Amino acid sequence: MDQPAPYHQGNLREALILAGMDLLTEGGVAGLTLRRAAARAGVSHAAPAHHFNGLPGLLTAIASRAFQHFSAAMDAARDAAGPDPFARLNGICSGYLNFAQDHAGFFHLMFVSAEVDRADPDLRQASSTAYLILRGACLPFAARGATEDEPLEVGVWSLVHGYALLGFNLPNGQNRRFNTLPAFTDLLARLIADGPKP
Amino acid sequence: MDQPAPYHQGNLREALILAGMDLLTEGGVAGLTLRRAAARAGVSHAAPAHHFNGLPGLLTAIASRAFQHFSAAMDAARDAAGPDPFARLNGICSGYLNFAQDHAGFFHLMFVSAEVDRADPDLRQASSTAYLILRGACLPFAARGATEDEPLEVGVWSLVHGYALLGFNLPNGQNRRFNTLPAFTDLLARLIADGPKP
DNA sequence: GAATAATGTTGACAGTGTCAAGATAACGGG
DNA sequence: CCCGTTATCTTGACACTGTCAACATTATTC
Repeated sequence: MDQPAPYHQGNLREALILAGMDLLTEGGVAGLTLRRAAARAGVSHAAPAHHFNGLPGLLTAIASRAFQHFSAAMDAARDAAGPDPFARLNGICSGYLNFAQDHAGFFHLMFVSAEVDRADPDLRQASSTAYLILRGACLPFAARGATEDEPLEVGVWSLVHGYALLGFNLPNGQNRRFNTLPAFTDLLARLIADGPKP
Repeated sequence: MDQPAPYHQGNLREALILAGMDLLTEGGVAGLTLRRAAARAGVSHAAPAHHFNGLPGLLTAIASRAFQHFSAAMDAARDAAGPDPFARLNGICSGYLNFAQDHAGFFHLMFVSAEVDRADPDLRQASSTAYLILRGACLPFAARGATEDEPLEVGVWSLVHGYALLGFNLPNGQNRRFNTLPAFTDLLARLIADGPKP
């Protein structure tokens, strides 16, 4: 006979995270709700409180997961770009921009939402990993670009981050398409300017 | 005798916008609520519906107002920077960064919030004005920086926008202070690279 | 001055996050 | 094996939100 289906979830925390990610993908940030995630996981509305510190806790957990996907996307784009240092950095940026475009909900949680706990250790670990990927690709150019207190990677990060966000809410109201990756590459080349250090 | 105090507000729409801006400044985006703005304007909770298209309408109106302040701040910073084209562009960027730091709530409404109606004519007018200010300061450098389909101003805008946002939510979790304006200037100089066209 | 429009109020509704109290399941020590 | 303890989940409530409909009041216009 079947074992009686367990009254409790096997791993409700995980189920809630996955349900929340689905909701986020389907309905954007507004579509992700503690009660809806609970319902989708087949559980009552107050169950999540035992696994997360309220809504911010769930959002933070999802943001950590999103950062892991983000890192994986940048890694893959870099590795597909071949050996040239600039091509690798540009590949990472294209992974960045594509992720921002294709997973706007995740991106919002990762970088924008004020409801995620930026001090959470898991989140810091995940975001730090992503940061190091970009930093690593900047290293070949660091000698020429570094200021005393503001390394080049901050400039690259700012450029790609701003470019991604303005893609969503362009101040003149016309969201542009992201067929402009070559154009971004030009901007990146201007910022890097001097090429890899000899 | 006094005229009897009007039962209706003299200009409730304006009063609601000002109350909303106060709430936004005091309590951030989470502190701004239709009902609270109505209460602060001394009016019942459903009154705003006659002046705005719901909460998005109020947020959109506030975003327009915020863009006007934003433009004024950039104008002032540019005019205080003297005649040199790079100094003027850099002044605008410093106005941009200072505004983002000092008015995070406005900035969020202007560029981030999904509840703002980006198609609103007033908002488009106000944001377009701001855009033209930055564009104008980029013009002296445009000949060298322009790509066919991606003008230099988009690069400058991306850089300063990303730099501003990463100042709030740095991916490694440590929000840096904005005493780094000189460092940003270095980045901007790298992007401009060739100097004003001869 | 009376009809009409603009402006506000009241009350209700569904939805949200959160909390307290109790029910149920799993686990561990005797 | 059984009982107490703990973790997990449910139920019910609360305050708060945006929005709507019905009604009251004021201003405007003919």
